[in-house]
Amino acid sequence: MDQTSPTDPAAPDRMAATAPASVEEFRARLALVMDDLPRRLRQCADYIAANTDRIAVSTVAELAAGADVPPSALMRFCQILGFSGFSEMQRLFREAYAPGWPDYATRLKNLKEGGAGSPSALLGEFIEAGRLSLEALAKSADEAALAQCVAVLAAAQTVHVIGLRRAFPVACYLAYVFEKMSVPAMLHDSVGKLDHRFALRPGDAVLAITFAPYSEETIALAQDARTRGLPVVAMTDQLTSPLARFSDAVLTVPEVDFGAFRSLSATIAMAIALAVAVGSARGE
Amino acid sequence: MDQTSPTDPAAPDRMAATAPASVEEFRARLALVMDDLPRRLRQCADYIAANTDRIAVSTVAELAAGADVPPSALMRFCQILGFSGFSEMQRLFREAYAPGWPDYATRLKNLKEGGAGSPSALLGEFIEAGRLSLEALAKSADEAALAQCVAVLAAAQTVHVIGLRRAFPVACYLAYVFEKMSVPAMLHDSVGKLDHRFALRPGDAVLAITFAPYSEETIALAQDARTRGLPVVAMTDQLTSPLARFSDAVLTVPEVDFGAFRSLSATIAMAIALAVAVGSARGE
DNA sequence: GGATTTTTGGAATAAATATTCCAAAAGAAC
DNA sequence: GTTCTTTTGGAATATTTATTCCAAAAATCC
Repeated sequence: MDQTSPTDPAAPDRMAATAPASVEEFRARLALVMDDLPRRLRQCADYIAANTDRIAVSTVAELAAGADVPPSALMRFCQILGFSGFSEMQRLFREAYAPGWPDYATRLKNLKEGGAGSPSALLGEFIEAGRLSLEALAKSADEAALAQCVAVLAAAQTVHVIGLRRAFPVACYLAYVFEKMSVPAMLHDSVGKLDHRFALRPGDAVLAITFAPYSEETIALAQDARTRGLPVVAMTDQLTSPLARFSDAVLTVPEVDFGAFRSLSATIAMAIALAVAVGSARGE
Repeated sequence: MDQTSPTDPAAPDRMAATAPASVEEFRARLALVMDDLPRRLRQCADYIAANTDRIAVSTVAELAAGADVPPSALMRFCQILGFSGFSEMQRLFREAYAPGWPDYATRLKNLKEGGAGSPSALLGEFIEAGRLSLEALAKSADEAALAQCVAVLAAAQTVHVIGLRRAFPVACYLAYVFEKMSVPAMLHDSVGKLDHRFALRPGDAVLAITFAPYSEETIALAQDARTRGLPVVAMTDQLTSPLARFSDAVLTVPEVDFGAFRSLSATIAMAIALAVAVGSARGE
């Protein structure tokens, strides 16, 4: 008896005493437990981590089938996480459940129904394109590549930013954020067709942005920098972009466009994150 | 007996034969039935209409309690809507719920958890800020104001675009889109501190963009145009913005920012929609 | 005001779902 | 290879939840 009491030091203490009270806590505990778990329970953890959102609307049997384990395994998994059982875990997610659609989707539909080609219909489409781009970025972002880009730029003396045509707004914003974060940066804007390639000094780095159809000047500057041994960071649409060949680190940004125009939402989100991260890294 | 057969023409045919197959159909049927329903069923209809989103994660008893009716009443209500019972109705909403978060929110959380201040955490935050901005724009966009802006700009000879500092990326992109759509436009970029205010000719219009803290030059140009009798269209954050005073039409764009930087997603979506709409209107 | 129809509430039942438990399998330790 | 521990799967059970049914209450009609 004494040896099986809850505080028995010999017992595997995988079973937490208290249930997570929020989705954040849930994730924290999941991450904690994740690493040393036997096979079946591991499957549960993986499946649940990837399908957290379905907990609120599924039964034990459904989730177990998805994870390809018997229901009892999933049951044990819930308990390891600290819940008394599946129902308690589900309650957490049912309460947190708040789909975006009650209002947003309806409203978007109304906008789009303003008549094809009407200003509000266009607005609806661009909002949608922006949202999809951001979601795609969230799903596809390569954290390692981002960290590498930050490292390269943080180590540079001066950051040379280049992006023309539709990438120009992004380049501008980058220059703005770099300035605010006190990062020495130069915007290569091609004003007056002046080419400032000799501003590139040893110790500097280039941040080049271009999307198909790739702009020649941007690629030329990147190539030039490369030849002179300066590191180049690229923001582009594909790993196969010509820019990627001259770059030391590549960030690909998915962007959904409607009609002929990019939403730029994802590109800008990535750009600010990059610039702010570089600014902080230098500050230290 | 013969009089109570399922096809009895005298029976109230409130009971639809086939169940709604989508959320839209569901709403349509609800609206249809809504009007002539006895008291308790009416309560069900009202409550369900206002809490559609909770169907997926509630039990009959919970919803019935919310509507303040006995469970059996809610049960009948489901059948009137054409479902075999509550479970069938719930299935519809549980399945429809897939697109909301499919994987995105999970992934976003992971990004943010990369450690406070890490590049990927920042990216997660900016993605979120962008998404919230777009949703807010969808909800708040004023279609009439947008249409009015389009009308004003479509009637202009040349569109003068001005936006500095953080609004500059937006101004650039507008200039780019106008060019692609063959709309005569001039970007006032303040390069060399050159002031091109005399480029404003009768028949032209100004499109000014600025957010708090409002940039002086932008307001000055708008004011100048106004004095000379040219129409001014404003993109800004508040109806109380100083820009609004000199403008004939105002577009307010909600933008959520994270830290010191705006996501610009909503602003850009609005800008492209505006420019494309103006382009089309002129083409006709 | 009585007859007829409709609506209602709740008790009874059916079905689905969660949860436990234990014998068997797998794995680790010796 | 044997023993001991951990993990597993599924059958048995408990619990919750949905659904039906019918008598009582309202409402409607004559």
